[in-house]
Amino acid sequence: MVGGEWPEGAVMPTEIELAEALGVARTSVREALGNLKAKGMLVSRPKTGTRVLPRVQWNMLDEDVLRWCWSDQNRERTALHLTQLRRIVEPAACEIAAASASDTDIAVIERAYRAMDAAGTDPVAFAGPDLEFHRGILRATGNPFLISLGATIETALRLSFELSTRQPGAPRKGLPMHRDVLDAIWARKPAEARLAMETLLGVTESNIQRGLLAVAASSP
Amino acid sequence: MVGGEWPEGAVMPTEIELAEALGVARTSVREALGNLKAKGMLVSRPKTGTRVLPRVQWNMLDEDVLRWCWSDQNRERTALHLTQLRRIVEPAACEIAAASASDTDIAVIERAYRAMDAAGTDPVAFAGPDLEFHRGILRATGNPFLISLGATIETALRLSFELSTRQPGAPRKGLPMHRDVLDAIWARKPAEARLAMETLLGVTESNIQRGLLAVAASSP
DNA sequence: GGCGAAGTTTATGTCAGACAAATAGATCGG
DNA sequence: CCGATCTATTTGTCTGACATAAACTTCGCC
Repeated sequence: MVGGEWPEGAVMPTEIELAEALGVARTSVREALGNLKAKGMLVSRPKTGTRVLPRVQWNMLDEDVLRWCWSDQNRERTALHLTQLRRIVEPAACEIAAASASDTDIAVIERAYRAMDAAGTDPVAFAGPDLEFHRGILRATGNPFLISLGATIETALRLSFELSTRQPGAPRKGLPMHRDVLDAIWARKPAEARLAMETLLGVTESNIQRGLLAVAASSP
Repeated sequence: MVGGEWPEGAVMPTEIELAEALGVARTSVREALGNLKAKGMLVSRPKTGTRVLPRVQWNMLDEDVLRWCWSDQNRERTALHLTQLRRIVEPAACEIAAASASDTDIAVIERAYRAMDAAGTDPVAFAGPDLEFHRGILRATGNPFLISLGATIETALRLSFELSTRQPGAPRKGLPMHRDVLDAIWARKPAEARLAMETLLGVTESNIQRGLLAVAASSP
């Protein structure tokens, strides 16, 4: 799929031109363009053609858009904004989860924690359960909107894993803090749960910053 | 477009059947289905057909999905979850905006406030500037993810207006609190800005609850 | 009889070509 | 000089066919 060829505001080639340029039928081009329109990246009107909308109108919460912008834009700022979002949403979600999670919700989170523990220092094996841990907390809130934000946060986590593989063992150091979060939710202590998540995210943020520095150092 | 005919998990009719049932070409049906797939509502595989995914996988942050679920599901719970989301995001956004908004960002917010003031007690004239006010704050954070959440919050506001028209004058009572928010951002006082928004949203929430009660009373 | 491999059916996915609708820009008339 | 019309172009929709993939069936084999 197209991933950042034309600057914002530019008009794209006609569907027919795109079709023959890509060697596919116009139907398929239209399907792809329709997808991008649904994500707020394009708008098209008859005769005028299809234009790229300004970035502020793009739906950054969409997984695909986020991934594309990650490779495109300067990562540093994007990573900053993502952690900012996480530090807004996840502590609050923790607080709600501690107040109203069902036992099965908590069991899911606990299972994810145990899987993280079992993964040891292998960053790859660590990633999956970590994702499940954070997603489980959002699910435990019972709030569909927070749950939907899970897709964005999952992508954020996935991207930050990409950075933290450069610092083997770094994930493992976050394990006790995950434990604190779990315990606070288990004990139904909202305020503590919020605090534990805030602490965890603080460490995560500095990990990411170190990862970004490492990347910047290796490819200036 | 289709808006809640089949229960989650059900398999939908084939594209050809849908096409002739709706009196349109299969191309158009495919386009519509593709849209719903992009919103996480459907999944389709060859031979198996197209199935409705469980609601938890739907992208509730999408404007359309939210609107459909609003008319469909019991509103009370949806409204509760929406205000929960707003009380998480907007005070934090205010805090960030107060810390880092540009003068032009603030000017936009101020203009929106003035328009609200000028609208007097007319709920319809009040709605547009109110939307712009809250959206302006999100934009002022400079965080693309918070800005994207603006679409969700805008829909939430729009839906709550629908309720508050039953209590003429109620919007106007929120005006001084908007003023407090604006002043705090203007004065670059993040903590105060957060607090002012929390207060505002508290009032908004009780307005919505009263609106819901009114609806429940008029159509039990 | 049970079981695995091949064939059949049937749905989505893709293609190609044509027409309809809408509209920006050019042309013509007042 | 300005406004209405005309035209060209681009998206939007329709039609019909073929490719692909996967569930179901059937057949042959053990």
